[in-house]
Amino acid sequence: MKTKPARAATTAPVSASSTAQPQGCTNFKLRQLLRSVARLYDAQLARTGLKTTQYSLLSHVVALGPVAPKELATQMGLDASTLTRNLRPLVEQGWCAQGPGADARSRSISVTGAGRAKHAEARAHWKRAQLALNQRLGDEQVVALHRMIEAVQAALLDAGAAPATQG
Amino acid sequence: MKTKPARAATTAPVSASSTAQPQGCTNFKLRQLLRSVARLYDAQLARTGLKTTQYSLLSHVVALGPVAPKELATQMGLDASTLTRNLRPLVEQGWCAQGPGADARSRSISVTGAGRAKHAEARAHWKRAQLALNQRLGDEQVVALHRMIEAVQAALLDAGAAPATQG
DNA sequence: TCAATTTGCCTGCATATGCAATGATTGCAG
DNA sequence: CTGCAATCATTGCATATGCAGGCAAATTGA
Repeated sequence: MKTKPARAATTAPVSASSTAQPQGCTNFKLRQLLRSVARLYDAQLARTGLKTTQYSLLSHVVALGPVAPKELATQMGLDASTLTRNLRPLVEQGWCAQGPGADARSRSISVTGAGRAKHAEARAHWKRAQLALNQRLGDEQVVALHRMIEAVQAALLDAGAAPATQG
Repeated sequence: MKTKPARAATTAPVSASSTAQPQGCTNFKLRQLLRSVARLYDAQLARTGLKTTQYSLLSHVVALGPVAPKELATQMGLDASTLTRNLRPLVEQGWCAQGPGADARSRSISVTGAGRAKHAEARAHWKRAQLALNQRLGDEQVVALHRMIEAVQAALLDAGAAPATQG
């Protein structure tokens, strides 16, 4: 009963050609996949008191050094408001700090000592999740997945810049 | 400036072999991708007053006919509680209806006439998003993406059933 | 039939996310 | 210098999501 992958048919029958039309909603499939994968990472990171999203954010702050919110949001592909919110708990926990930015409108986000320590700790757990996934899928497939993701994002960036064939 | 894909280095340098170790957090990449794709679908569906998640849910109710929440949640890979919540607005809008289920604990979720109409309407918009994405990426790549997603999910299902190499 | 367990739905709590609107600041034109 | 537009962070509002806990009903065991 458990392994029955019966899937709702959200699309019509195929046209049958050399390359079949994609079946099912890409968005939905991605959502499902993300939930599965996120569960896996969350399970590992749970011990550290960090959510996967928080770990991502902390990692980026570590990597990008003192950085303005806008820049950070852009780098992470997040809405600025989402960044503001997600950042707050990290600041409250003392892992990140906000200082004045070059501009009085902006700020400078940086990681604290405690933040670095936390990140190092969490990184070990993150790695377990990452390696577990790699082992499940095989490095090759994971690499292929990453490549695919990047290709799609590249294509979508173009789409955003030049929306062709707009009905 | 827009096309600078600079990405934070959350992982260490490569080992350089036939198959390189996956770089970067798979979870994060997937999250980013989902956000991009979801934006695209949401933009199309916005006109219909449906969110993409609501459209997915409605589609599944249409496809699975009268169905118990548990079953629906399982099919969609959602937590039962999430399903309960997501379903409520659809019921309030009169697109779905809940009746008594075989079991007094359970229920029977079905689509109403208005729900079918709404779904048909939304489907056209959904299709635009789907086709737009297909056009951006090419059918082949989308099909490959779907295959990849399914392969990963299959692998994760095994993982869930038989968690090997658990540290 | 009664108690204990299991099953299934729902609610409370916490987080993630984006869009719209707000407030503050800067830049630019006049 | 003054006023208006652009920029940036934040807040308000709405959704999505999962886990833990609660409640009701079914199932099982005695």
